[in-house]
Amino acid sequence: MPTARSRPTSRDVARAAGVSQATVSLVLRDKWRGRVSAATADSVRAAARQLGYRPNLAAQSLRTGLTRTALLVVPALTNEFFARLHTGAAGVAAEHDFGVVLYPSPQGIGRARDPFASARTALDGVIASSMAAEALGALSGNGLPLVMLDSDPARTDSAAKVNVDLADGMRQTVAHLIGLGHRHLGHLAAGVPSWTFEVRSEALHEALRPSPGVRLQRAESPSLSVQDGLQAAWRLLTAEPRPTALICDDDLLAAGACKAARRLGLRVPDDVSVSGFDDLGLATAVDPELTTVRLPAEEAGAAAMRALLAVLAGEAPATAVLPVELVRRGSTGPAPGWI
Amino acid sequence: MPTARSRPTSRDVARAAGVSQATVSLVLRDKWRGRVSAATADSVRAAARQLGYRPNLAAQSLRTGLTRTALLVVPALTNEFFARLHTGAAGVAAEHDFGVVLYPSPQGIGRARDPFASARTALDGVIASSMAAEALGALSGNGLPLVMLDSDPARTDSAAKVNVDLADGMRQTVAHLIGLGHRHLGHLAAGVPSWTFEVRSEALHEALRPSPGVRLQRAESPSLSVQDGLQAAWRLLTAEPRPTALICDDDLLAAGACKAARRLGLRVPDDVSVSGFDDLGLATAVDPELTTVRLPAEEAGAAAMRALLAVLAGEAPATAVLPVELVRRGSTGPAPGWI
DNA sequence: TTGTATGCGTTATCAA
DNA sequence: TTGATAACGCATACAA
Repeated sequence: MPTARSRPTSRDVARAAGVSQATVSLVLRDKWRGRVSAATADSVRAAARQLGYRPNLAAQSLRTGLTRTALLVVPALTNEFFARLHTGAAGVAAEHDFGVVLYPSPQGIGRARDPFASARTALDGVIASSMAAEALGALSGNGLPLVMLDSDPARTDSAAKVNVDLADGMRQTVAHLIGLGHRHLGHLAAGVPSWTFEVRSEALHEALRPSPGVRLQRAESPSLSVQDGLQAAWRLLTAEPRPTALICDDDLLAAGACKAARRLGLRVPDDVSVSGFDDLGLATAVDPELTTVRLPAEEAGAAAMRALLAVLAGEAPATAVLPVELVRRGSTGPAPGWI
Repeated sequence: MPTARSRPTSRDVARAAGVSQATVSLVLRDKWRGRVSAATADSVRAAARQLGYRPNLAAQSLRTGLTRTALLVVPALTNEFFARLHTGAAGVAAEHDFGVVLYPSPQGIGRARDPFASARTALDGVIASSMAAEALGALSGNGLPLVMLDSDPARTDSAAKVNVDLADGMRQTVAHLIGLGHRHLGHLAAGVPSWTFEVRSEALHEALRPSPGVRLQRAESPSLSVQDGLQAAWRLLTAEPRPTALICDDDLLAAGACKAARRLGLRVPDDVSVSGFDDLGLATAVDPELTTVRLPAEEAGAAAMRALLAVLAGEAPATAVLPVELVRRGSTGPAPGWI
């Protein structure tokens, strides 16, 4: 009786079932229709289960050239939005026996590594957020199937695209605020060079076009952080005349805006309304809770993974746009003096 | 001139350098001391760089039985603490050409795969948070090197352990509050069955022992969420007599406590002080900012990865305890009536 | 100091 | 309907 058995191989299964190794492979990969008798197939499966057989992934991958692994390129997982993106992508991946590996953000200390040099696993494809700008260079021309998240739909490359309808989110926000009587808006914009923020600005101007009486001011936050948001909001709120509502590109910025308002002795939403984008956990952690455009992060991640699987299956790259929804909460209210 | 070259193999490098494939392997794996001349080594490296050679990981792994991949088992990446844990672990891993793959959270949508189904061939080791309780069963007895994060140091298994000094964090919190004149504390505890929360309770009682005059009440939040924290805090704050300070097991709970206070018409910190654990981004996003025990999440992840590498290198499993620090911010202040 | 040969576990092409 | 057998790309014992 053997004591320290090593992991059973397909040969062990073959031996146990009294068949050849090739038959085992056929049966277990479910490609035995009309090639192997149902009886032998059953006995192979029984033997495999009996022995607790698991295929060796390295061997499988070496032989097929496929890894069932996708790379997800995002700026930082500590931003909840990207963590949720990952959750969605990993969920769909798991359903298809795929794995998701993350490109470690280079914005931390240390030089940026080439994601393909050090990616631990060989990859079958890449899902990249447009916000991970610094990695996009390495991405181009490496021949891997690519799905872009939140990138300019006008880009005419061969990548599949998954977007969220940011323009509609901005429209909903503007309609909400104008309906509350606001006629002087501040745009707290993220000064991050990425399409996802450019489109917010464009959509805001577009949404304001039918309302020429509405005034718009703008301030940029150099990063997506509460602290920088606070400072940019401060500039907006100390300008004369002061906006009665601040539209922020992101919930973190909105949280910073609320802090700025309070430090200036302004009440939210009585003196100034604040809206955000994302609907992170943060949005309901602060007081008052944030009115914000809920972006379907998990769904976007899931859609991106599905798009990648489709491309891998030979389908033509497509572009999907996911709907968004304005969530009205306590941080927005009627404009001061509005009946 | 070849057009669609496939990825160069070590044989291509050998051919280009005019040596055998074995020599390439020796040189590139840096095991050529006294086996290959410096000149040939150089020419091999030059050829490899020239061709852009990258070793095929599947082949490497198949041959060596090693994967240079660690599994990180955490409850959810959408909790910033675990996202930071991952960041720290992935950073150290990358320095050692290791990868980190995440255990797909079973609480998400879609069925969770058994991460250990092919683990024996896909993984070299496991890093597991004690909070990922549901996965611990599968972990035991699978023979993989294991590093436990935030687990009972008294557990006498063969796992290496990395802990943060939660007991000291609790001591610092209690000292801070007692120094501010608080004599009636509320403990907003996480009702999550995990050592990391049990030790908070124990340490709190321990820290209070030298101060028999201090009264302690307790409420449990069924989950780590702002909403549940709010409800548990509500119970604490509507009890008679009412605690003047709430010690929360976590920043999310603390944020909920602040909301509860405000809804009850209580000011933070004038009427009630609130402290948390973790020092998430949330802590400085809310107003007032949270006094909280900063847990070195990245460092813990990094330490865990280092511990795993040490075990893999044959060292005996050790236990590390990382120091923590109370960060005093606006959510705590003198007890009402304290001079 | 360098080259040859072998096998890791799998899938896929054949021949039986 | 099944079974030999040949790669996949690499690392290493051994021969030269």
